[in-house]
Amino acid sequence: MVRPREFNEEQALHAAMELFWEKGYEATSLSDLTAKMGIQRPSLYAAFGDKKELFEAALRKYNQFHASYVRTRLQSVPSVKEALRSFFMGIVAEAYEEVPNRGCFCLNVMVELAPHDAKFEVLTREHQMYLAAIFQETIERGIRSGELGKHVNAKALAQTLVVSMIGLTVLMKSRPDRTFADNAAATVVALLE
Amino acid sequence: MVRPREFNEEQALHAAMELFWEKGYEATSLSDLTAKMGIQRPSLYAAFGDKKELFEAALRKYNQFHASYVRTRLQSVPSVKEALRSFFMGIVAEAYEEVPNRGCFCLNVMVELAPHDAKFEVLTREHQMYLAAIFQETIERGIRSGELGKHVNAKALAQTLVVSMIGLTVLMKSRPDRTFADNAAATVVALLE
DNA sequence: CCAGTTACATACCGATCGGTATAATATACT
DNA sequence: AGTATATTATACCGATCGGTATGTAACTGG
Repeated sequence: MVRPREFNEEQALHAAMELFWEKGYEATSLSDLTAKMGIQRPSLYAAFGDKKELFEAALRKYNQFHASYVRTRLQSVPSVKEALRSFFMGIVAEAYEEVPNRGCFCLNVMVELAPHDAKFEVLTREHQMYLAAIFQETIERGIRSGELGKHVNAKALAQTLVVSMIGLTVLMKSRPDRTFADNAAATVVALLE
Repeated sequence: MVRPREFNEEQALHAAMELFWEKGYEATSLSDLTAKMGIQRPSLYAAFGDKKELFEAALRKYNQFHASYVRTRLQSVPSVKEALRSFFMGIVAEAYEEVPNRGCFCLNVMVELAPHDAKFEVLTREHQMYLAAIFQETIERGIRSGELGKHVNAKALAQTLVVSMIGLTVLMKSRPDRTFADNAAATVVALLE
């Protein structure tokens, strides 16, 4: 005995995610959101709560998407070294292609909101830990296959790769010289040798 | 034949820098600024121009301060390895002490504004290049003193240190476990071996 | 001590912010 | 078909946004 929604919540949330990802929390207005989501303001509040709650839902959606994206990229290549090389080179290449360079939504949130909002501090930290676990899985796969030495500390190396990934992604926001970016990516990969 | 300023421009700009550093561009209002700077709104516009111009002046001031801070820290320790170790450990230690964790103002700007504003893209890129040059100087000093091998590629290593510094600084915004942060910092230093 | 110039404080501007009250509309169950 | 219920669209809310006009106070050169 109800009137059904005329919009797809999933699509609307996706649109909100893209907007927040590109512009950040403060710079995105409710008018921006309703326009891009294709819904009216009261519908947004009924479906997602206030701006912060919508933002949190968007970040959770991004983190899920991003984690599975990273896992897929690393698992789809048989060689662990080659998978990681392709992954880090991809960060550089995609940053040059994209305008504006959105980078990683989760990192953007770490910078804009995590220092002032405990909820986002936790949410972003958990995602980084999760990414570290994905890297660790991959490294352990390389150890098992003999591609990496048995003496490699998988956990420590994974954490280092997370730091390098963050550094590379954020560095790309300033669009450094291609040589700088390529060299930085190459040096990260060289950590595996 | 004029009335002199009642406020110190240097101090006022410093106050603005601290506010922008802590809260970012969008989240800092003119009311916040005039309150902390201790001046009235028309005085702010007369002395510094509009909000964006004031922000740019604040960033330039920060970059100067930050570059000389980094240079001093790296030069004040005779051992290059020890200087770099202390520097990266310091990033971790200071992040835990500071609440909220402001991180690096220039990195905050890279994330919030550089992708949408060419002026800040250039300004932040130049600072990263400058930091890379400082690291390179330090590494070359280590090579000359024999502390580092002659085969070391100073420029490439310096660029890698910049990426690691960025990654570590941004990671700290999510306040990761102490073990994660310490290990990440230690692995960066291990690059020198 | 007056004239000219600049900075000060207050008060205000239109625009936009996030959020909501209201009322018309569309559906499902009885 | 009628009624209860949820969604829609419009219009509106007070607050705050960045920015400025206005008039008064303070100083200096003549």
